[in-house]
Amino acid sequence: MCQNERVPKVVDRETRRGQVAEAIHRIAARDGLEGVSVRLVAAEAGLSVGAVQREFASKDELLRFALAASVDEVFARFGRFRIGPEGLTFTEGLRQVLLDLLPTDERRRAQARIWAAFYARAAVDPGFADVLAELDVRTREHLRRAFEYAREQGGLAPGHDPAALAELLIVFVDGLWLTCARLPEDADLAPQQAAIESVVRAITG
Amino acid sequence: MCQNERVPKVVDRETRRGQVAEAIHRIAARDGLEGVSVRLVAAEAGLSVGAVQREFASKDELLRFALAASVDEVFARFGRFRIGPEGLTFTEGLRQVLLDLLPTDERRRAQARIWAAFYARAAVDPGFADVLAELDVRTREHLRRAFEYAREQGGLAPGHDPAALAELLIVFVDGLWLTCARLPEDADLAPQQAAIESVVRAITG
DNA sequence: CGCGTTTTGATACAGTCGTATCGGTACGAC
DNA sequence: GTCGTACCGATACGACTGTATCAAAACGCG
Repeated sequence: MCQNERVPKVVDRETRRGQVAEAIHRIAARDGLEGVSVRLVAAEAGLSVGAVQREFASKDELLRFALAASVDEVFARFGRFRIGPEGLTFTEGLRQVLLDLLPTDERRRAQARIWAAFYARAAVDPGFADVLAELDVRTREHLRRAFEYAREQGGLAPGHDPAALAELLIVFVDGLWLTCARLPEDADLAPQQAAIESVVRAITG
Repeated sequence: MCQNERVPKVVDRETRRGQVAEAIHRIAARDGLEGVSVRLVAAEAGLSVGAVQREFASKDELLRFALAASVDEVFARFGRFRIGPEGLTFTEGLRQVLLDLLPTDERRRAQARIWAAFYARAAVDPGFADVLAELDVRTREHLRRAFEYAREQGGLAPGHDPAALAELLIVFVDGLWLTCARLPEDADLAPQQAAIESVVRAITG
């Protein structure tokens, strides 16, 4: 009777994993990845320690799942802005994506903090670095298409290598995102907005 | 006999604090800030736990001292490149400072990892964020002078607000530095070099 | 209903953490 | 020399950590 896995249970598992990832994100946004313990995650998710243990074999797997969830969320956020003939112009899409990164509400601020924590972890743990490296690959692929479109439309700064501009953008986004993570809640975002305007102009010419 | 503090002892303290900071940096570069424990720091510095405790009242003070030491080191590194009439041109100085950030040796790689760890900590601990915010202030002041010099020499991109360009540069440096922290040891740095060339051209016009 | 299988949450375990304590030791003053 | 003080390193403490174990409950199925 066990040769086919019970479907409803699988759904439960999936949703539960999501709950756990949410809990990790809440804790990490509050106390950093250092503050994430199995007991705390279980309590935050309203589960017992055992339940969390059954879902994830180790804490490492736990955190890796949370990182993957975060990556997907950020990628989905970027994907909301559609650049192309039937969507935004390249310049406007670029500007909106970058402005959307700014920590204008608590949700964004929390996400930036989580991101900073995972970045630090990736610096000393290849398993996490790989996840981010794969994100880089995906991002480059998307950017390549967007920049190709921009070039066709003549919306790219003349005399610049498009690939190099794309790399500039990737680095800039990382910096913007991580800078925002450490800004106080009531910080004036004007400098960052000015930097965004500058980078948009530098890329679109 | 104790109304004047004993001078030689003070010197010892200073050097010992330096040893401890070095030890923290080594551990943080290897395992991240999460791997830093008082016992490990003491062992790495060749001291007893008590000795470290006498030097630093708490672990927080310990880490804060290490961060301050790291900030000073990075600032000193930037200061090595002198831009001005009797030094480098703005363009060349800018390029060299940025290229110098790339993780071309183990020391630089370690520093980038430490920096990533402190960034993450600053995202959830205002005490650390303040140290970095003060660094921002100092950096802006230096950049203001350098950009002023560049403007006088006509070496700044026309039509751009110098202050906005400076903010762009700050964000870019953060991103470059932190991106490098998670690159594998044998990573090809060509994309980052290309991004640097692009940003130099974008700023200097 | 009753049985077999899973799932559950509590608890145990061994270890590490930051910090406090404390007897021994070295050293300067007289 | 002897005293007093400041420093030293070891060790103790309680609170955590991640993980393993296990009786009890819940559930599906004949």
